[in-house]
Formats: sequence, structure tokens, C-alpha cells
Amino acid sequence: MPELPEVEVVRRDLDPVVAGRTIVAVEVGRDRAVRREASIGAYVDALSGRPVTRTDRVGKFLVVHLGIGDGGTPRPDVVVVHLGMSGQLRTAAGGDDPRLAHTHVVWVLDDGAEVRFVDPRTFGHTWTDRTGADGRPTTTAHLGPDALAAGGAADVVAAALAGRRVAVKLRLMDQTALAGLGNIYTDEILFRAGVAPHRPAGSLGAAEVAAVADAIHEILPAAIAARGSSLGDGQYVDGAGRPGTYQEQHAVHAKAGRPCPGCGRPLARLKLGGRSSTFCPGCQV
DNA sequence: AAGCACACCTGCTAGC
DNA sequence: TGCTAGCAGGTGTGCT
Repeated sequence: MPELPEVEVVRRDLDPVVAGRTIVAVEVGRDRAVRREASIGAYVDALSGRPVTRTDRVGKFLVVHLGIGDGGTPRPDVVVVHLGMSGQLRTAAGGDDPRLAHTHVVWVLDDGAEVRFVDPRTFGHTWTDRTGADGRPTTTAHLGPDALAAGGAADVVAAALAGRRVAVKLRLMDQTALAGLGNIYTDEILFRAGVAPHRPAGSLGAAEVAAVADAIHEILPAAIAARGSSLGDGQYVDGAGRPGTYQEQHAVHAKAGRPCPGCGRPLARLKLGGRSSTFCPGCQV
């Protein structure tokens, strides 16, 4: 489900609900949703009574910064959420709203509002962590530069692609190279850049690298402005449960067989790394 | 050591 | 109508 734009929309919805509030209770309905912890109880204890200072995002990882709270012994200073394929982080003004099926974790705030982690496919999860010297949680240290923060800087994209024989689309989806891009947005970025997804990453010339960087710079903010992409199965919704609209602007993703918006020829489908890719064999070389 | 296959889950759709 | 196979936005692992 969610790639960088969707996670950013969820973060922006979440921030005003949680910033300045205190987590007074935590409920875990499905243990699998909490990972990388010594125990479920450790997660609950680490969050309970903690004020929320601000929210952040690294690639597709959502980061909630925690203040000291009661206690005093050193404790994790962030809670991280990854939405996986089907995760949603939804806010409810009070506990009276009925909970959706697959609501696995609930944070109850001191004003009665709730933050609910809903995830049918259970690939998403949440955990507590500490931030390192770079301000990122230690469990996100392996990630490359954030694709939005990098702003489509050509030198960052060039460094991610240089010398790699793997398909450029797979390299762009490699979170250790550049963090935040997934199957939807790499399809759209490569179409915009006019680069075929199966080209070896290192084979792109400087003008093509610049075109990819420009496409990242244009597409990610546009997708955030449109509140993300919600595909046919309707999994992605924002913090209030509303779908995004950027799918209306998709040029190629999941449109195999339909006419290319550039040249009118049918869009082709290709398997790369076990994922399906859509591209225009005429416009993308 | 880069690159690949596969495992982890549930739910929906297309096809028989 | 009901069953089954295939597919879906992602990440981490372990093998070659």
C-alpha cells in the first residue's frame, strides 16, 4: 500500500492529533503487529505515560518522537510505525467510534482521542527505538537518503544508480539506495523520465539521471498534494479514512494494455523482481 | 557482495 | 453458485 507520499499524508494527519498530547494507555490486540521488542509488555510500558513531541518520517517509516514523561530511567525516545502493504493509521476523536476489523494496536491519548493501527495483511508493524546521532531511529539507519528530502537532487540519484547492473526500477525501489519509492511511484517516475524500467541502473547517462531526478522532484510533491494514491482494492486511506486522488493522475501504473498517454500505443507489462511493472515501450527507452 | 528467490499474511478478482 | 489460483502498495532473510 503506502509509499512515501501516502506515509507523509498520514503523518500530516496524525501530527496535529498527537503533538503535545500524552499517551495514557496502549492496547495490543494482535502480538504480530508489535515486533523488535523484548515483549509486548515492554512496548506498552515504553509508551504509556509518554508525551508526544512531534512526528517525522524517514522513507516509508513513520516516526513519533516521545518526551521524557514519568519514570526517569533511560527509555526509547521514539515509536516507529511501518504500514507494510495494507496498514492504516487512523485517528478517532473518542473511543466510542466503533473499531474496524484488524485493529491491532491502539494508543489512547489524554484527551480521549485514539490512534489506531489497522492492518489486514499484517505486514506492517510498530516498535520503539532510540534515535542516533543523525536524528534517525537506529532501526532506519540502513536506509538511503529520503527521496522527498533529497528533493530529486541529481547527484543523490546519480550516486544511487552508479555502477549497478540491477534494473533501474529495482534500484529505485531499494530502500538502502533511496528511501521512500515503491512500485507505484517508480512506474510513474520512469515513465515521466522516459527511461525503460529494465535498463541496468548504471547504464543511464547524465541526462537520463537528471530526468529521473526531475521526475522524483515533480511527482512526489504532486502525489502528496493529491493526498496519495488509492488503487482499486481501496486499501490506502488517510488518517481520517479518506482515499487519496493521485491515482487519477497516474500515467502508467497498473494500466497495462491501455493506450500510452504520450504516444497512444498500448502500455506493456513486465515482471521485475517478482513485481509487475507497467511502461511504454515506445516512450521509455 | 550484488543480486535473486522466497517467506511473511489476508482479501479480492478472474476464470473455470 | 462455488471453488481455486493468482495477484496486491513492502521488507527482511538467506542463498548463490
